[in-house]
Amino acid sequence: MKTKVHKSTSPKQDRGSDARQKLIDAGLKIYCEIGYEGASTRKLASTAGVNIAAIPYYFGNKEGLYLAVIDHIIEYYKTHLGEELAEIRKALASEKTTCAEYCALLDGFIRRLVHFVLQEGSECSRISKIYMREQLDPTSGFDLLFKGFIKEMRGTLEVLVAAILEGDAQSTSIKLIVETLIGQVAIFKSSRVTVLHNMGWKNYGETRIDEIERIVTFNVTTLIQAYQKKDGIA
Amino acid sequence: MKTKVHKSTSPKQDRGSDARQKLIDAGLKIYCEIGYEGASTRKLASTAGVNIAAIPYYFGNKEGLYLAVIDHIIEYYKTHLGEELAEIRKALASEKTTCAEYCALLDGFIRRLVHFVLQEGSECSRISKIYMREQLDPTSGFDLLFKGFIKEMRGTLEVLVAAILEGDAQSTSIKLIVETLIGQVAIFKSSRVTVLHNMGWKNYGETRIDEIERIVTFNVTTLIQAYQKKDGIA
DNA sequence: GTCTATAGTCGGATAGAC
DNA sequence: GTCTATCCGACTATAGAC
Repeated sequence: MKTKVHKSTSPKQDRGSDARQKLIDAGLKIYCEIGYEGASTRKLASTAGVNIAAIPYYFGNKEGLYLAVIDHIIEYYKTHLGEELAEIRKALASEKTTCAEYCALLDGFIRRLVHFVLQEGSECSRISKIYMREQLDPTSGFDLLFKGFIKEMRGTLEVLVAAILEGDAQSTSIKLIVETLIGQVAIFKSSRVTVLHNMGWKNYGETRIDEIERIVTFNVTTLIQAYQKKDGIA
Repeated sequence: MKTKVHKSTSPKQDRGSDARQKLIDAGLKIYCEIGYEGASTRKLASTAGVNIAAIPYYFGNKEGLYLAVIDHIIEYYKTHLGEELAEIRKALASEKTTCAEYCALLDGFIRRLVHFVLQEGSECSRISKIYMREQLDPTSGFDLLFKGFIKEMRGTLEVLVAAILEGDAQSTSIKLIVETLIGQVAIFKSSRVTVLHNMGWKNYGETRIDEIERIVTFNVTTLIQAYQKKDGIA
């Protein structure tokens, strides 16, 4: 009888996948904090509590680990914000959905997005920070992120807003309007340090996120109503 | 008679300040493209066309060059967006200014901001990219930027919006509203890669910046009017 | 003021023992 | 699968010639 732990003795999590998973968890943390370029394999390994050589062993090289983290992010998204979007697309496919229901779906998604992006210290927050880093320094991971969920999210919101405004989801105007809606949420992440400094806050707590949610959702509702009343959409 | 160029022979730009200025110019470019951590002294020196040793010589160390670039950014700002803000503060100090004039000033500033932030390849654009990097990885330069112009810009917009809405510039609501206004511009910079990818654009040209300006200014005007009609500001 | 040479550190990746 | 040891390249900063 062998005493050494064999790969198949633990059915769901053998030692190998354990080190692998530890590295992905550490990668999410480190890449969020200091970015892909700044993250050394030594720091990644020590944070994960595994040996440095485990990175080339499991992922080929440093880039392989990063892309595995990007894959993890896409999967995380799919099981969270993805469901919300699927619901919206389902409503859009149905001919019975009213305009008021579309507005409610948009409102609900924006609220969800505020919490997803701003919740401090959570996996959601780390994901959105890695996303921000990909904007400043795009890597091969950006295409994966775009095809994995950015495209789906933008696309769904565009079709939703187009349905409410009775416009063309592919038009420049609708697309730019969607960006300005997202921008009102994104600023609190992309200019986080400035906002906190300027507000005299140390971080975003639940109460403050609720205040932000209140302002942003009022703005979104107001803008949608204004565009509904407008002759040409833009 | 000495043949060697002395410091005082060239009244406005001696050799020393030439290498110094070249390094600041190169720093603006390199720090914009790859950030403070990613920028090696080798790359900074070769881009500037000067010897590596010129960095410790003129700026003490790598950080000294970075802070000199930050100083340059603040000076650049003061001679550009700063004038616009001074005009707004002047109008705010005058008791004769009407609400419509305040709205026009806000509209004008937002238009100016769109071009400042989005103009491709310009010094303005580089400045806003370095600003974005400071949000993700704050250095000692952030405090300089904040005190140098971020505080002034936020503060002036808050007082301006408060004057229009007859609210308190220090209130959480007014401050958050200002953030959502700025956010509608900032998204096109902070999510530049996503927006370009999603729009099918290669870059922001003048025509496209004008389209963005049109949407954003309509949104800002609409929101301000909505808050004017509202009972409590938020 | 500007250059070369170099010290000293840290990075990614590999080889080979266990 | 996991470890130690090591190669080799890139980095910042300094010393000292010119």
